[in-house]
Amino acid sequence: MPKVQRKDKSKHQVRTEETLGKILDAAEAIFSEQGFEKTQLEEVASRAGYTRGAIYAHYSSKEDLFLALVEQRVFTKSTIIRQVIEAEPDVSKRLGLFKRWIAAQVGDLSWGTLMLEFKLYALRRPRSREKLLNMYDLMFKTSGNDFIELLFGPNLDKASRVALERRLAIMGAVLSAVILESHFRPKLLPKSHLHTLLVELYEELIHA
Amino acid sequence: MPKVQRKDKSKHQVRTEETLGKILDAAEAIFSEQGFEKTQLEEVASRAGYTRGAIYAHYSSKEDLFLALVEQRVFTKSTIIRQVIEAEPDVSKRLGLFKRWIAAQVGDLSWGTLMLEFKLYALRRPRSREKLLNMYDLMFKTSGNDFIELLFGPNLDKASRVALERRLAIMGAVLSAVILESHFRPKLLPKSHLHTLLVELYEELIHA
Amino acid sequence: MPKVQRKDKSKHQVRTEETLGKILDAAEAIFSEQGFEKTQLEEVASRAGYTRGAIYAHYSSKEDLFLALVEQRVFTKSTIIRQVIEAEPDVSKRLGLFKRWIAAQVGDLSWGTLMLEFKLYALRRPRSREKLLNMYDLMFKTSGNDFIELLFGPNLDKASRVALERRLAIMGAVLSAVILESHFRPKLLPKSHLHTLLVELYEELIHA
Amino acid sequence: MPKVQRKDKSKHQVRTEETLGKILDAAEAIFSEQGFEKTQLEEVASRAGYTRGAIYAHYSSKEDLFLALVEQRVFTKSTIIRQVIEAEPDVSKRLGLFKRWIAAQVGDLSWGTLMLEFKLYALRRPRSREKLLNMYDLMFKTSGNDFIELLFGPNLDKASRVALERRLAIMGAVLSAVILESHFRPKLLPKSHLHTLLVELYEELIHA
DNA sequence: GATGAATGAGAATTCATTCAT
DNA sequence: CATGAATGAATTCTCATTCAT
Repeated sequence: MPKVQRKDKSKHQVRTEETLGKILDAAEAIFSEQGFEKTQLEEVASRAGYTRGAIYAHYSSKEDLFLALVEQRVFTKSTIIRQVIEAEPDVSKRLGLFKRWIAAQVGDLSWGTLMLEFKLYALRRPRSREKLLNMYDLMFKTSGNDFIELLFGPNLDKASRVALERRLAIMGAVLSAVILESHFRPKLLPKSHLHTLLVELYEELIHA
Repeated sequence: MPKVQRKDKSKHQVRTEETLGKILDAAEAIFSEQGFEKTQLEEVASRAGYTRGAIYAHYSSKEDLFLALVEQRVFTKSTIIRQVIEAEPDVSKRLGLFKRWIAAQVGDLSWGTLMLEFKLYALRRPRSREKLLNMYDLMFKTSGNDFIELLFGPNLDKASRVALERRLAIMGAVLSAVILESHFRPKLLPKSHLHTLLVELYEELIHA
Repeated sequence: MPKVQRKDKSKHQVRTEETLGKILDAAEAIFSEQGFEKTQLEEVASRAGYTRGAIYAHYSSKEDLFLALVEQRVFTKSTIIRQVIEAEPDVSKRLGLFKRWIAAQVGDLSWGTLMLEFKLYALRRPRSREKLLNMYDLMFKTSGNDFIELLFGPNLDKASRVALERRLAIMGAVLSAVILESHFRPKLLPKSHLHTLLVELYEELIHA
Repeated sequence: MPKVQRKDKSKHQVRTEETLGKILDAAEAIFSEQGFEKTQLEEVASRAGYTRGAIYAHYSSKEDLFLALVEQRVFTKSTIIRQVIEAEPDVSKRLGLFKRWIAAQVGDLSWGTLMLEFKLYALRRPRSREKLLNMYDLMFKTSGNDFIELLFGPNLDKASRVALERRLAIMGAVLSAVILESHFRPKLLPKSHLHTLLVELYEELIHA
């Protein structure tokens, strides 16, 4: 989770943030391209313009970097869409916004493979599973500010809530899967089609 | 120089087939549990009841084993469902059979993660991509006997064919994704629900 | 040392001898091409037209094969030159014969590298050194039939004998070295020159 | 990003040079004792006082280390004798200096076997042959400063030059061979005799 | 005698990680 | 903060050798 940043950052802080930014960008590229196991910190570091040691100055291990990356990206993504949604005062239009945003994610291969990688990672290391689930929750409820409520209003009964949560979860999974599938069958599944298809699935899953 | 050794050869063959079977079973378990990179052939071998060398006597590398495994499993799965479908003379009932079979795959975690692993593998090693696509084709058209035709009859126009192929591809991807998702969010996504959900998605995607 | 062979060989014996011959030929080629360590018995066997097991049916180990090969080849070479020399009744012409034979060895790369390989082998495995020296001796004195005596007559005093032995040893070493050198500097050291050069060195070393 | 770190860098450099020196010394000992194939980097490393990883931090492979070693040693040897020769202003005395230096090499078993090993290595891996030849040239002509010229003066016709080069090449080969031979037949070929013998061969080959 | 399967002891190489600077 | 050297554990792959047939 990003640290609390005072407004008047010292020069040191600025540099550190720059460094962290570069490292995370490099890490995203390499992790999603190569997967967790195959990723070499050496490559991440050099892509960021540093040496391995620089990574260790900020993260305690490869795993730590990976989890920090996922956390940061999940946080960023969810913050963005939340802001977009909150900016729309007409609650009835919010779902439409959300739908378009979901479909737009098709273009983000890094995101799709990073999520997939993370889920596999969690699946294979049961100890991290809890941490993962917490991050997932982060995506929907942050700081007590509920995401589903934001979209569907406050008057949902428990059962409907759970059902929606379930369907949103599926939607996320489907998103990753579809992105992945389109990337090695680009001719059969061009992005234009995917967009339509995701909207269709979304309507089936969430609106219905 | 090979002598005439019919009886020995046959015994050898039997032994080899047994060995291959055990190795592939072990490989499936470990590869889908741990992923390609993390899998140690040592573990595969010992689970199969052999030593590493035995694997190398039959497969030239870890990659070779992995690809052979995927190939064999894809072939087996597709053969089974094909036979089930062909056994149903009433073509109008075939889609229903297929739907139920798809939904039943939810129970096969190995299959889901193995496919996912393979797709990621292919994505990351472009050289294998072609091989993958060939295997995919195997699943739908085998020995000139077209799978889509089997399900939808021979009178499809080109456009419908492509659309169906596309949707079947998506269905496969969604299947893997959903299986994966359910496995680290077991409470939110119990198998009973998945089954319903997959049927629903199937109807939306294929029947519509 | 080749076994005593009866004149009426059984079919079995004939086949075994054929096999041994093929294996040794293959072994010579591979050992001198690749060196002892790099040589794979698999390659030797397949070149001979068999599988590894066939080698083990006749030799107890890689080392055993290697030593048997050297032994056999040394024995053969020395037998040949001995016969050539013995066939010349005029003792004063024998040295000339020998000289020409030595120089002619330039063409036999296998021989040169095999000898080199063997010497290095012996150097590195002190336990075999004695065996090596015995084989060397074989080359010059076999079954009480002295090689130096053959060349220089029976009336040599001890000191001259030793001096000659020394010089013959050097000659052998120089031969291997020159063959080797010519093989990666073929332009600087074409075989035609080597022949002249070896004759020159021979005269300096032996005749002087 | 590299900071200005003059002092550190210098310390790093010093440390690196020390390490390289130790590794090369160890490598020389082991490679010439065991040969390229049998040499284990583990042994080299531990003899140098490090672990295998330290070698890989400086050389990319066993082959790389081996070639670097040969290169460095050839360079060193040739530099030394060159300096000795250049220090003698009387050109007519230079050949004598050279002769004594050559003969003195008898004592350097490492050198002899290392060279032999390298030649065999080059013979067996044609790709290295060119590199070898370049190193050889290094030994005789360095930075435009010709070794043969140094010894025989500048007024040689082309033919004589080539002839001398040829004979120097042979001399080098003979040196290695004789050193090797003396080492497993120490009684027949004690070093004292070798010295005399090499001088004799030298005079025959070079002075003649 | 010869094959093919399987063993098992390595060996090189890789790379996350630590540490002095 | 960042570097570069060195560690050391892990891991794939090789291959001589054994053994049942």
